[in-house]
Amino acid sequence: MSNASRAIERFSRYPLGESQSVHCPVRDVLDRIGDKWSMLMIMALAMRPHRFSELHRAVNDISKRMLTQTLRDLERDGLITRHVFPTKPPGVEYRLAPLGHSLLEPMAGLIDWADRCHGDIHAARARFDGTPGDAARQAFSTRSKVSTNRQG
Amino acid sequence: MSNASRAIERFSRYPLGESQSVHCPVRDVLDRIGDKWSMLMIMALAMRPHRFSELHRAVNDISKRMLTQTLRDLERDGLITRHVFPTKPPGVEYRLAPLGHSLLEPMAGLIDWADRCHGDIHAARARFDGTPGDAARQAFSTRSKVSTNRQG
DNA sequence: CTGCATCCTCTAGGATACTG
DNA sequence: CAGTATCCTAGAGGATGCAG
Repeated sequence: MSNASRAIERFSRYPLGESQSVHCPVRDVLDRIGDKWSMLMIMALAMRPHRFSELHRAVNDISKRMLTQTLRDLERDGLITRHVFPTKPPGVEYRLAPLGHSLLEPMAGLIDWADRCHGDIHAARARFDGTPGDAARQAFSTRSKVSTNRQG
Repeated sequence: MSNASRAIERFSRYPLGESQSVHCPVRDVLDRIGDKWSMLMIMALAMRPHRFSELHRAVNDISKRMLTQTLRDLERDGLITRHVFPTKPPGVEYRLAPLGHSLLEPMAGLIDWADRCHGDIHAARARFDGTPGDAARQAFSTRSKVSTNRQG
């Protein structure tokens, strides 16, 4: 709890919004792991180095295109490294760089939160969707839509 | 470091990829704070309750549309609460719910990381963009593009 | 095996105008 | 003041094909 207060304290150091912000750490975070696949890649590489196709198998439903692109972005930012083995069919190994390793702990904190609060969130959602209130407000939520399968 | 190891340990409990995953906490995280504005809203509300237009001023460059939508989604998930004061011109106050409050600490961890590693990342990026290597690989990175202004 | 290039779709999100 | 509805665009990301 007092850790959260400490967090709030720090928040106040940063300007919200982006136009005026000289450097917004929130944008940094989102640019890094806010996309669809980066976190998954990092998690996979956290366990052990992976080859290209190993990663493709590990993160089954990513396209080759996005796999390459995500890896390239992570490499560019220094989070992972890329080692080419000039063997017969070329082999490429990706592994977590120290910078990427330093991301593991904060990332895990967030994932744990999601895991812990999964239930509460779904409960809240059911409550919200179930409240007859105004249909308009509810419909306006993008992420709703799906769970409208309650009693008709 | 051993905290990171612990993190890795936990990672292995979750299936990567989403099709096969019964419940992927990574998706949960991204659905919650991976969008453009949620984190900013939460940070703003972490400091103190805000009215609609206060939020609009705090997060200057968000559109009214996205402001409403983001707030609605956060409300639906139980992260924030919404209190209507039926005054002359209606007033609406948003504040962090306990569930939202519980997100502050892990979120701050991530933001701190971004703040700490900002420099290293930019350095890595400059190094990557500066390496003559293959231009193709570099160009394939989406987020690059900008800094291709080196010597023509 | 690794991974670019091309094409195409779909949706997050901005701009604007209107209401209670 | 606090939304809502409509319209529209930019870009993320999938599918597929070719190449070293």
